[in-house]
Amino acid sequence: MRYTEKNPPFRMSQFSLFYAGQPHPTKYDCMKNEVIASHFEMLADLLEIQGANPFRIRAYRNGARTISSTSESLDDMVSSEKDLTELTGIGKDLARQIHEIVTTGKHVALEALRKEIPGGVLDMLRIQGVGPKKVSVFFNELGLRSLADLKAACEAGQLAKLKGFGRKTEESILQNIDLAAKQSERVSIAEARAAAEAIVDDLKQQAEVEQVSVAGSCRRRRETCGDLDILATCSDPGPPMDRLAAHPLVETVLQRGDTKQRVRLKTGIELDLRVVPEASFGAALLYFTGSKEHNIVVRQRAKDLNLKVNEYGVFRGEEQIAGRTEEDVYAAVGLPWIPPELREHRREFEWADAGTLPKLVTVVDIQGDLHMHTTASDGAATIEEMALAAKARGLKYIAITDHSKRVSMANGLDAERLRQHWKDIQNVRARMSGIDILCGIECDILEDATMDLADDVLAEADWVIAVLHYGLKQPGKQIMKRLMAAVKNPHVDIIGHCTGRMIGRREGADVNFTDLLKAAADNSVMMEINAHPSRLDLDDIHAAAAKDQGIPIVISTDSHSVNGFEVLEYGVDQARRAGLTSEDVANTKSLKEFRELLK
DNA sequence: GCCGTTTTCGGCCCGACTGTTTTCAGTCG
Repeated sequence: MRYTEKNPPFRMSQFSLFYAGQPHPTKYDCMKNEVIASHFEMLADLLEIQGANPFRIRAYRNGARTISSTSESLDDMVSSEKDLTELTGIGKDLARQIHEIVTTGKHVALEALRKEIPGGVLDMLRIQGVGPKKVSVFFNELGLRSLADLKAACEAGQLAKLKGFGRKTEESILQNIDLAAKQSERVSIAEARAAAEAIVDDLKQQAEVEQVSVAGSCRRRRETCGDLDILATCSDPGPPMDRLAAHPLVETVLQRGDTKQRVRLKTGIELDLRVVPEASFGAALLYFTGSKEHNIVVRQRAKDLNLKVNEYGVFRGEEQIAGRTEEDVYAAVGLPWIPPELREHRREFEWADAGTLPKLVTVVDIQGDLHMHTTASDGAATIEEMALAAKARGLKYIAITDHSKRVSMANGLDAERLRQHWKDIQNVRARMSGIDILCGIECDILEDATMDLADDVLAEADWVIAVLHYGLKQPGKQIMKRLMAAVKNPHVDIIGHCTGRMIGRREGADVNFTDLLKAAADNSVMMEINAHPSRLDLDDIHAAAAKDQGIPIVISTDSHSVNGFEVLEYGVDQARRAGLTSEDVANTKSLKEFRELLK
């Protein structure tokens, strides 16, 4: 099983933690949901190599998905003796295993399998075109235990001698084996969208092409994408495939069939183009957008109605009864159209059945941006330049929130400079029309759980964002002590980029969201979705949990220049994935209404 | 391994592409 986007629900950073060595998290003082999920993913991989019952394997993967979609920490659920089997896909046995992992730090079932199958064997699954069956043959018949072993065996021509293997397989493995490490890398949604949308725009130039759309995880607006999917309708698939093959972003064509072409882009990411007849566009778009888990439920529902859904349409017997649009496919199985951002098999079907699908927030709903920097700290533009740029983008109000002094590298402000800065802001505000400017501060929560600026200074601010920048690797207890102190500080309005993670580069702090969100709700503190594509912090799961607590969410760009506002859409996408409506997002309100939400 | 107002047993989504094959298994999405 390759770790593509449809497969693992756990984070990229967990991925490396997972394969680099022990799956046991020594750095945490509680067991993270993602880590438990990664245990079950690994167990599923090992069982697959062993040739276990595929439905048993799927049960482990389903369990892993549920776990990583659960905001409440399983650690807490175990210690408060909650019934884990109430989680979808968690039955008696998985509940028992979770309990074991949390209470003992051991996972007997996983450890037993790991003894039988070395970690290097699992690495082979990451090679394109190599799955559990082939790996099983490599390990059991040739005794290969690592990628290096496999490479040597290919070079020695050992593989081609095996039954069912040939020269081409050997060549393909040799070609892809060095890419195996790179394959696991996912690109940010920003990078994914840029590439996919460029190619979509190009395909639209092809006269024969009728409709083109981005699909896949990119259309669902996941934080990162493992590959790209594009769907087109055309009576003849040839022209769009030729055009894609010749596109300057494309490096090589990996596969080409009658309806499907797979290419590798120069950036290393792979892209699938699928060409279908117009009567199938909706069905194919649904199928190609995923998620896999969402599609399985749709197909199951069709089956219950004696219908069949595939990428060509909805069929009753031989007769196609829907497929031209996504709306008619959903309608055929008794569902309203579900926005792509919600298609993760979390709560969307429950909402759809109850008629309570949220009307998701959009970029045009956003009226204010409440996190940005100027030349006073590490920004590239002045107060006035930022305000003009914000106004040009249609914003009605902004908050200037430069860094506090602890962030010395960014020229953070002490009390004296900050007070002068606020005077400068007030001067700009006085001479500008059409946009309001709040005097804010992005104040560090120091390692010892005190604030970087004194209360009397914070009290003068219109808007205080409290953030962690340093000491992110502190034990969870200390992290929580810091966050709780900030939440309880009477002058703090919001927690910014809560975990401090940098997607794909840096693990976030060990935050207990159950405790934090409860405290935020009790103390009328808002939570930020930082829109920068490398942060997107809160993530979708925790933003949804914040909404459940009634906590107002603010989507902020954290702009450091006049171009910084462009990332707003990524923050909105994250909010949409969390199921947030404009009601849930505080900066969709007018400044007057927004101020009423402040404590 | 999970699940269930038809079920506590018998189901568990569906098709394209490739390579190795004379009809299919493995992989992938």
